Amino acid sequence: MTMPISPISRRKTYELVADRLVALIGDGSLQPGDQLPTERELTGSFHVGRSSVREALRMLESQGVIRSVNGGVFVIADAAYPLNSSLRLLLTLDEQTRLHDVIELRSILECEAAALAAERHSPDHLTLMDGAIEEMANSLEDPEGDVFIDADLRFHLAVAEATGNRVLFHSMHAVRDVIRRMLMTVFRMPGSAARAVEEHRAIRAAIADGDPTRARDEMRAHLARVELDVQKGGGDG
Amino acid sequence: MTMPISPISRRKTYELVADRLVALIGDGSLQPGDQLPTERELTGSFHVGRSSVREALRMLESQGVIRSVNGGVFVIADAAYPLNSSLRLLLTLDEQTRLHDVIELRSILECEAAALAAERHSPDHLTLMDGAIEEMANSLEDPEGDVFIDADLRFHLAVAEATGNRVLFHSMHAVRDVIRRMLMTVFRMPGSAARAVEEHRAIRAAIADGDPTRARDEMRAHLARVELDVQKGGGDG
DNA sequence: CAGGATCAGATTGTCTGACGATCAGCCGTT
DNA sequence: AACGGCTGATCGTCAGACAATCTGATCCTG
Repeated sequence: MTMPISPISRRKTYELVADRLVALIGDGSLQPGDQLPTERELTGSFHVGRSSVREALRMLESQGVIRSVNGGVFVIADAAYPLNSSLRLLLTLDEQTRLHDVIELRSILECEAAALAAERHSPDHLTLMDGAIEEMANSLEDPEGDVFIDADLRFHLAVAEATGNRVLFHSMHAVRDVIRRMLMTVFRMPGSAARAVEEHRAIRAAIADGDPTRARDEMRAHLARVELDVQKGGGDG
Repeated sequence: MTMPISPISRRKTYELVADRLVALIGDGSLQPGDQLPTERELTGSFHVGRSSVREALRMLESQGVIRSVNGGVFVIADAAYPLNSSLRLLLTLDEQTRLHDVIELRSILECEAAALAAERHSPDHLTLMDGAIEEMANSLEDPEGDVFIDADLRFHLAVAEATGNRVLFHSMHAVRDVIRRMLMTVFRMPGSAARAVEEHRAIRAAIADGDPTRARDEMRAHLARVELDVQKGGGDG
């Protein structure tokens, strides 16, 4: 008895404005890095009130599509990582979700990414990985872990990029973003960072050899060891 | 020369309001399904203007935390799936991202979920899967595919739930949401739905036997077959 | 008494005007 | 040339107003 009557949805003005802006970005009219028209210009262009424009901008801002720099500029975010904030929000809201779940998801994603990378990588990707490993090795003595952590991130993102799968890439980025603090504690553990460099070399070698199974296993071993160190080092509960 | 001076960030009022509301949800003061205070009540409670309250609500709304039903009610969403809209947005914005990427990610997530489910499932989860399979079998004749698709979704979510990993669960939910339309085309292919029922039974059996490898393989075979049917059936490019 | 129409109140959706704070760029002074 | 201050533009925020819509109660009619 389902009647072919679709529900009437009263689209609100700020939703329409947000859709229009997203469409402008989607078709390339607004490039990443561009500055948006001012609120008042948008008000005039769309023939809506400033409230509606502002509420639309808040939606886009909270989704990571745009960034609102104080003072007077609206800039489209350098890259669209809408998943990051969502994942963080999920951890805040869903009490049942534990950080360990994120780590497990990370392991799943990265292991399979390594396997796919072994099959699909190009020489450029290997170069990226080598550069990242080099920088990790060079920053072992740095008291601040930031350089090391960034290089580590760069390596794993290079693996993700080698898969050619953008969603996988963005997902890994989001997961990484959430557990970044945790990785810092690992860096401080004596010897842990040095071992990570060796493990990365092994992963890189397996990918370069085009051996998916070995790449997956090396990645799994690496992540398992890191997680063990986190537990020993007293990561958060 | 890095001085230990952290940058001063001027938190905007609407962000503060949004944070407070999220905190209220996080600590249980606001339960899912509850109705929020009216905008004017929030205005009075927080001593801020209505604009700030509204912009905060727009942020939460666009993240899927609350839902704004027209007329006069604000309700906290039944469940927090902030990942769904983000994933959809990613497809709209990042031109390089293709639907195939999402399908590949789905395959990764579901195969590993099946393996984990084989190790961690409880009898209740098997019951859920059985119910879903039953309903799929019963709705094979239904011209509309909705009932079948919903039951299919229920099966896969039961697998995800059996892993005990909430992030995995939410991620699978988000991915499913994006490719739902695609699954519809598969349902219309003659014989495809019936085969899906059989494949689900095989997956369920492997999980019940506690055999991770077999569960993973059965899931992989199922998804590969579905994707093949999608291509034959002329899914979108 | 049942059922529908009608009205009042509340709430959101939207626009407008206003004011302070902040930032970028220009200009004058030293 | 370097520094400090001025000016205009823009955002952040608030207050007020009005239309549209929903909820619930009341009233009318059969």
